[in-house]
Amino acid sequence: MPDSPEIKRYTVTSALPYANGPKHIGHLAGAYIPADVYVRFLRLLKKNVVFVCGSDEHGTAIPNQALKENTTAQQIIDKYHVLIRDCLYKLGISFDVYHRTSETLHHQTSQEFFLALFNKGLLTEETSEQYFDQEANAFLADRYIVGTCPRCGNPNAYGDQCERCGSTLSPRELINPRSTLSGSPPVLRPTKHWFLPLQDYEPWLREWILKSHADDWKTNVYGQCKSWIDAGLLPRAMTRDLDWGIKVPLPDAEGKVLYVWFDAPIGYISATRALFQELSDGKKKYSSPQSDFGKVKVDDWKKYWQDKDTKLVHFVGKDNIVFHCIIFPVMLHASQQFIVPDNVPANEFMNLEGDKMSTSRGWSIEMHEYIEDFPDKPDVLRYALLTNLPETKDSEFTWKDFQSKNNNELVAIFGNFVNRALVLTQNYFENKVPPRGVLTPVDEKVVKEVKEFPGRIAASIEAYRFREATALMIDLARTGNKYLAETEPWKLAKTDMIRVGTILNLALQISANLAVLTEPFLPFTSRKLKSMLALPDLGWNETGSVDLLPAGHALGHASLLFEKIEDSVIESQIKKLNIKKMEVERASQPPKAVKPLKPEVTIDDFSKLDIRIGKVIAAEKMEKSNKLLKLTINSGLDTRIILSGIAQHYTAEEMVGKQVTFIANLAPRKMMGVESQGMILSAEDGDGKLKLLQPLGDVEPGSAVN
RNA sequence: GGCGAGGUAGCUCAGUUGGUUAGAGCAUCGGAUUCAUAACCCGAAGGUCGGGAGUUCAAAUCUCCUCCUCGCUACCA
Repeated sequence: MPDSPEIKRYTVTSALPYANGPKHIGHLAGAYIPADVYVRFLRLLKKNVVFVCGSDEHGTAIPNQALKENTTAQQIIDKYHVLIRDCLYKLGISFDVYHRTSETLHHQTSQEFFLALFNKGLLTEETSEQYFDQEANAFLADRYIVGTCPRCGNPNAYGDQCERCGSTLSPRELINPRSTLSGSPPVLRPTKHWFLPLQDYEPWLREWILKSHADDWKTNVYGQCKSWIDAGLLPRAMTRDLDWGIKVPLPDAEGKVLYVWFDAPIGYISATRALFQELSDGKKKYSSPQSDFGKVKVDDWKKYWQDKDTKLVHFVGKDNIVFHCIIFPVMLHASQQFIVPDNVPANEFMNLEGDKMSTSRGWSIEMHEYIEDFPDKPDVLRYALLTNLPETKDSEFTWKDFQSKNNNELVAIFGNFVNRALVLTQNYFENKVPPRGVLTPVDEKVVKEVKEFPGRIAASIEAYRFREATALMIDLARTGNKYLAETEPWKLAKTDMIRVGTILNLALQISANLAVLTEPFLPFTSRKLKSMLALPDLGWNETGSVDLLPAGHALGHASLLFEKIEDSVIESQIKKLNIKKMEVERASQPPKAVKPLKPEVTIDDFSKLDIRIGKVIAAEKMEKSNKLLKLTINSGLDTRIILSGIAQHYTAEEMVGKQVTFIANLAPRKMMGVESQGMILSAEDGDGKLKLLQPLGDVEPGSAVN
């Protein structure tokens, strides 16, 4: 829906990239490209807009990455801040400012924010027991505690997650926990933290999101929020025991820092502050203002965050919904000074060639990799992502699709149309815009269509439907091709040059409209096309007209807007992707842990065990268990039930009829309410994969194993 | 386990509040054309809208059940 006139300015944010590694094209599709299209569009409408972003540089994962790369946290953030920032700019993301959360200004802003809440009594204090490493003299973040996974027995599970079975853990669940800092077992020690009582804001959240944004927020975002609110909100700790981050600005908070999700979104505010500071003192360290802000004062950032007539929009991926829709808005609302977002048009995820994108698994196209391989094609990537944004559900990027979008749409429709118009003008009118004669019904029709395009594209962008907007943009070029096919000026050139002039004039006017209207989507191409047409910078409201180029106007030098991408290029990218994945897999393969030898036993010990071969007569999955199969075994002696934790490795169906080796005289044991009369033997490798132990040939059930 | 979002043509995706024959692009096939990067333009074919039941004059759309995918499930960035 179109914005009401009382909106005086816009604050647009893209999720702060976390500076612990490179960022891939999925991030780009999620939070950066849509935001950039939106902002460029607003600028063309001459709206007052700031577009802010920056590096998110705190949290436990940064020092963690430093350990991995054998360097310091500072070096990690310095490295990735520059890498990510440069990539985003090279892909045309037009931030007015790209700040970083390690900057003093941000530390100040965050501490002020925290204190403002604290001083109003809006934060609660709570003391709880946390693991503490006595040797290293530090509280341990979840990631720094390893121990045995209570679910799968992996001896190297992390405090937050077991990477073998994938279950989410809390440090207290680990068996035999030990600190990764010193290797010693940690002790529980009381620690005080400050909490944001989210539950106090539930009525407000219900009113604000569930009632007033029921119609204009995306269903995925709305649903996610509703789910959180309905589940019941709890106080959330806003501080951590950690030495990397922003110090908690209180006297009794030694060794404590602000929770990274408390300070990161404040980074948007700090970035805006930095922009206005730099605009007012003329130094440009983090800012690169994309529009003229006129004469400003240092405090003018406040208008963009505190004035009711400012519209705030956060572009994020779906993993960030809760922070941008619940926690940060509660912080903003609680402060009683700040406005809350008007919308959070979160995108879903983009998959790659049939699998989830993941930098750590090597299954990704990192921004810098793309830029290295296609340095002159930022717009092709923008287009390929835009036409397939995960707006309503997860979407899929394939190199083949990338190629076909380039070859069939950018080259064949857009580039080709412009080229046709320009080449014909060169051939017949010495590269000058010919005058228009009398318009025929075909001409009138195309003029009418051109007139409607800007409004249609604008409506799509305003509704955050960027994929649709992009399709409309290319449709304008299609309209141009159709017009040329219908009027066939190359045939008329032999008989009626006046008519040819009229047609080419209109074809050039369409090209000029394209030059302006493509700017939000394909900024580099737009610039190139403007120079080919010698077209001055125009605003969005000047488009839709067929008088952008006056008759007699001398055109610039024509060149091709896009070039075809050959099959070989695509094939080598796919190959590269697979090679990278294999390399990462190989590098991350921990040396296979072979279990240490157990203490020696005598033959008597061994002979106590009665090991037999049995045959599975029936098998079924245990309800409510993801690991147990209930097997009915013909043991030769009897028919018995044995429960076996192999459901993740064998299905019930395939077990039926199989020979199994089992311990026949093991004391029965009840699991999930069913008694198991024995134990099935299997071999387990270092990855936790199980393989059943079977005799090499068929033997009678009940045969003993010696 | 609970919750959220999805499952629509070979592929990638649209389908606003239930309403004619369910759409687009690509791929396929046919036609036309040569100004243009063998590009463009016209047309055809292609779907029991995950499966089942129900409400209704009418269901891709609403209700219930069921299967599959992704995400969230809170000191996790």
